[in-house]
Amino acid sequence: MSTLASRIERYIKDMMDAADLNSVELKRKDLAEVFSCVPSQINYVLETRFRDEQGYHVVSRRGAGGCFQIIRLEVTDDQEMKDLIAAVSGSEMSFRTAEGFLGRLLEEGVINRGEYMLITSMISKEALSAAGERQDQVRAAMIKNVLITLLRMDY
Amino acid sequence: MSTLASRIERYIKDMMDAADLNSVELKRKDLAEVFSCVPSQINYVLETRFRDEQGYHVVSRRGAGGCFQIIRLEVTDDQEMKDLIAAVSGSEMSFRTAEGFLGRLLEEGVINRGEYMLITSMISKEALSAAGERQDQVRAAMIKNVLITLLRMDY
DNA sequence: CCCGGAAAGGTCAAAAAAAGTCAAAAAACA
DNA sequence: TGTTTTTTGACTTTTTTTGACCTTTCCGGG
Repeated sequence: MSTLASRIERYIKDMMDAADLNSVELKRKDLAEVFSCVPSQINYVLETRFRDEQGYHVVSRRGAGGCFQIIRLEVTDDQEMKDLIAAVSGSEMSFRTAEGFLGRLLEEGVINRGEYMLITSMISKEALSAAGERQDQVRAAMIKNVLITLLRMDY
Repeated sequence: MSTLASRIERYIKDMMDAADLNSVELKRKDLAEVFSCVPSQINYVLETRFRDEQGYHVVSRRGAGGCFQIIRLEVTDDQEMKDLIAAVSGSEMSFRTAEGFLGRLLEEGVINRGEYMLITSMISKEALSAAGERQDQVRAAMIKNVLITLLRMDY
């Protein structure tokens, strides 16, 4: 018998495949009820099986009417992209490095000139000065979110 | 099922769109009756979905015959955009406020859906968590920078 | 003219309805 | 047996919903 966590993982992935969708919206409480487990078990599944580096992205809303959405990024088979996201997760990035990276994305046509300018203005030293010595960490987290968003956008 | 608050929001916006008007006049009590909820629920909707930075302005009259009016604001030229930047750029900004403001720029076509998603992802709590206490200051600076860039890009 | 009641809308805080965090306990594994 | 993964539950945070009480305005009678 597989673990509960794996069965929940399978359930969610099957659900997406069946509906031929790259995203599902679920209620944590309902799902916990289906598997008669504590709600926090669901968080464990999300944290261990649906991480960004694994090609999934989760967004959620708390409060009355809250729920969460699991989005399958169009890279589940693109190891290079996964590695890139993993590399930038929880790391640091200077402005120069980030700028160079964005420049490559621009050259490759992943982003256009306007997007390049917007992103650059937001990761500039000026914009992030209030973050003090944690500036490079914030910048890395921002770049990671940009990558995920780009993956979500092009489909 | 979406929340009551969201359904009321949609109802009001649809109403404006349908009539192709930039303002509607409503009675709090009537609206509450339509959705069979307490009247103060309407205030909650106005406070969370129709704030100035979200591009709406609400005026109301109490007393017998009282009612409220929701006016949709629009940015029509460069100067208004500049005024908006001035009005919105404080030294701190919560994610909620920023999101509301960006939603407005999206509704008005100042930015497109992709730009909205990119910017939102970069100012999210997740992206800025490393900034800790100073998160709201960083966000304010980022918003200011991005607005200036949009202006330079001659929207 | 003044007053009091009725007919609005406003405020604020508590309750309810979600989801998130974290660390201890249990189970599986090597 | 020691380590890693999974499971559980107590506590936290966020968002929405509700209700009791407050304020403003209008109108009619004295």
